[in-house]
Amino acid sequence: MLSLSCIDLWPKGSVGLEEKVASPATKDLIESSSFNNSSSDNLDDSLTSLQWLQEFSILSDSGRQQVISTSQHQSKLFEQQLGVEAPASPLAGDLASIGMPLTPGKPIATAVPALCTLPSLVAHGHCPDEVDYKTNPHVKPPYSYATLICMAMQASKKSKITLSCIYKWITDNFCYFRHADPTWQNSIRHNLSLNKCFIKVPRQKDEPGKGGFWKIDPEYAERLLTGAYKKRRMPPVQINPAFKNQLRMISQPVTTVPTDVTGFLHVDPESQQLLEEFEEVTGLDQNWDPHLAETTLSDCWSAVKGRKRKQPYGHRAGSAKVLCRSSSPLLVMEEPKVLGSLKGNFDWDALLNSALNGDLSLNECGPLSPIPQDQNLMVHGIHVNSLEASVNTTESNMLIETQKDCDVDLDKETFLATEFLQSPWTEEEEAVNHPDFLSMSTVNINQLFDLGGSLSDDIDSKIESLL
DNA sequence: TACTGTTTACTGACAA
DNA sequence: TTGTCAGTAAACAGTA
Repeated sequence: MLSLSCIDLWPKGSVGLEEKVASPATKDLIESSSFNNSSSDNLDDSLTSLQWLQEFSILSDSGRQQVISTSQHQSKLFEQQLGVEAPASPLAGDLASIGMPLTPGKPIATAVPALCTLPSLVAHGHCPDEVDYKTNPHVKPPYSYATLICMAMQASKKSKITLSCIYKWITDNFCYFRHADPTWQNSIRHNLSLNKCFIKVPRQKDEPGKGGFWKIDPEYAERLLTGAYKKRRMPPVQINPAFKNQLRMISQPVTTVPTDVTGFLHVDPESQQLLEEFEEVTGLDQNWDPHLAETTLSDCWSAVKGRKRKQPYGHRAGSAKVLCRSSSPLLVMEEPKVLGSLKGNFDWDALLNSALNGDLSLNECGPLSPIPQDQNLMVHGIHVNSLEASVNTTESNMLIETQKDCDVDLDKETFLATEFLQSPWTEEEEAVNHPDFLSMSTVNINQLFDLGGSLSDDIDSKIESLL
């Protein structure tokens, strides 16, 4: 319903999101909704923090029920923002591998202001709905290296993982790194060493191979999984400079969206208004839940911080990197699409379906595969339309009832979510498994759509009216 | 020799 | 303005 693509949402000119003014109705909605306080910021950080760990934790029963009534309609909105994607065959669609010239150089930081107006992503200059990180070699994924490492670890389903496996997972799932200067590997190692979230597990003497294993510190993992992360923006999207010209040449002919001479796409007023209201509904970066912030991911970093800034060199080799802001619309170019590839257009309905059926082990491409839009969802044995479910009063009431149990289930959920850390894995398993990130993960949509207990039917109806 | 791991030092973005 | 964080670069040592 509100499937707003990047292209659809391309703003007029370079108007910043901050300048948007919500309609009175949407402002009321914002003020009255706890949804605004927590989930939106959670989402906002989904690409920039380790919050994804929460999102991939295991759903508790109460969480599942909460999902039923609250997330159906929001999922359509949030799926646009999520940077969690289902990898497909790594090399499929790799432009660089099918003839496009590649010059693996150091990426130039390139912002794409107001690329699309989905708030968090725009603010960060990303639009994962249109940027297929698995096949697009031009755009650097908007994940921090720590996040990438965690993703690799999570995807492995093992408690520990080798450095080479981390490399492999990243290159398999993010085309950018397959062609980028290998210095990113240095950054990975740097992160592993410096970040206390990661623990080195020495290789046993009888274990062949080079180097040790790495795992997530359960202490920090638990914090992460119990709602801790800190808001932080990511640097602008980075594009391999050598691709820029090709991107421009490629993207312009294929786009069907009108652009002006500056390269910005035109947006019809309806889309613009819809988007603005959506932003207001979702909270957009505006609030930070202090309760969540109490135990933040920053705890992980605080122990390793403390270096004082030193005087600059004056001249530093390699520091000639040019940082430039780009207004290029290139990032919304059409790329060869691969089913289940790393894109933001995530099928949350299908995922919900899986969750509600008690199985979030997303193997066999089941819930991650596209489903027909008219396909009904099974919610506890009841067929429901994905959108109809969102406004089903009965379901909403069920949510409120079951939320009472959320706290009780929290510990169990945390335990389940961290349980994977306890099981070892071997190099043999590593060789056998070539895990897809999402296919090997579980998604805690309860966290994703953490609306709190104060979400009322009234809010539901307001949201519905906006949709 | 290449890889792995640690450490230092810096830059830039961002938030307080 | 200052501190924090993420990213980058590089030097260096240990190891297979």
